[in-house]
Amino acid sequence: MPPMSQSRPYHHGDLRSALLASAERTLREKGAAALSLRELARDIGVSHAAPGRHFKDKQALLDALALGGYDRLNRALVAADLPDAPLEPRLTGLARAYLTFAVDNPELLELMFARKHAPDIDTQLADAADLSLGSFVRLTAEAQRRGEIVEGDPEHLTLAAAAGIHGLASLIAADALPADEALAGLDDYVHLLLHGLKPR
Amino acid sequence: MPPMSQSRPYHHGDLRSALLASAERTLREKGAAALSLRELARDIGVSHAAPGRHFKDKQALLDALALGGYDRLNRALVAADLPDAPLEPRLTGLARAYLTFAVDNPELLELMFARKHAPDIDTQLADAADLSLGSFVRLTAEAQRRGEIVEGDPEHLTLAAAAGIHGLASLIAADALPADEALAGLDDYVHLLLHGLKPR
DNA sequence: ACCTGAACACCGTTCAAGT
DNA sequence: ACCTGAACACCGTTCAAGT
Repeated sequence: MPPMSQSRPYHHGDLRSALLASAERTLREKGAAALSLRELARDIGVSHAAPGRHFKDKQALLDALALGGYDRLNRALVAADLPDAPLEPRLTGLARAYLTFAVDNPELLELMFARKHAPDIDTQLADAADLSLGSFVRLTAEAQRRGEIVEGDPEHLTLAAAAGIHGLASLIAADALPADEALAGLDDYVHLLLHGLKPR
Repeated sequence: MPPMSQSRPYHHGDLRSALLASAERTLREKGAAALSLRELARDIGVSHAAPGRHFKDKQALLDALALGGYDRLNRALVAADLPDAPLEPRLTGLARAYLTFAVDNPELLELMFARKHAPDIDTQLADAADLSLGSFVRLTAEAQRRGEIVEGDPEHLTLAAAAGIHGLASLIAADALPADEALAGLDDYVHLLLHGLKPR
């Protein structure tokens, strides 16, 4: 621990983490548009130029937030995956974890999927997104191996399983779909995904 | 036609439309973040305070753009709907129209689904979104009446049919999914939606 | 290595005044 | 009714200088 002086210490100690934490709080409470580097600096008690030491510009901070979001989403999906469960509850579990993340972090999810990033960070974000998709890839691959889902290009099937869930998450994050309603109808939704809209 | 003076005429004539047109061009070319009222005014050749006459603030201009987007999306969906076609090609047609809109207007679609609008405009946007959903509502209602899709809450079924398509559109708009790939696989996707991931 | 303070070039918004 | 010009309070970013 660095010694704390009565007034503002010259070194913050861990300004980078403090900026990210404060930025995410602002994101959650007031939205991405209200995020100002100068205000963050004021809140933390540091000069307005200090953030520039840790993030080359505002976008770099947003990129870091987005990467952190993927990190947590990945962990949530991996934790929610039950590899030994039957297909339908297993897919429902993954879907529920994704929707729960959307409910808890709507603005962050929007940021994670906003394509305004620099080319180099874009590949990092794409890798992180692929990691999140990984849980769904594994599920479809194993289900296909067991003959529990139809034959065909595994990528197509993964997308078919995940696109709807992403759509629901995106609608929740956009406030276009009440979260409780989406979560309540999730079992039925996954059932339809597996069994189809046409009567059997 | 108002008389054109050699230099800037005092009245623009139709500044509101000019602002919207220029804003949408900027949105398309440089993204929403790069949109500045002062720059729009400069481009059009009007004082920086002039936009304030037509849009109470920047958000009001973005709201107008979003509403215009829904207008065009609605028309595209209605035009693409073939009420007498069999279920699967009919749904494919609607889906193709939606994805095409996403390909052609990625930033606008993002704006249409961004929930940063004032409460009163939010209901307008929600109404516009419901209108877009209307094509899917009619499709599922009629299909259900004919016994071509399973029984159940029509709202749930509409959502089940539309969520995946919205998810694909959102992934396209976010550059997370190559547009040509999504459009090429669309027939298969709709087939899976109707027939399910499980083998029959 | 990390931060400050001043400086620069931008913003959005408001408002008296002009036409 | 519609627009201007000045003014105000903010931004993000840079950079010499401080510790």
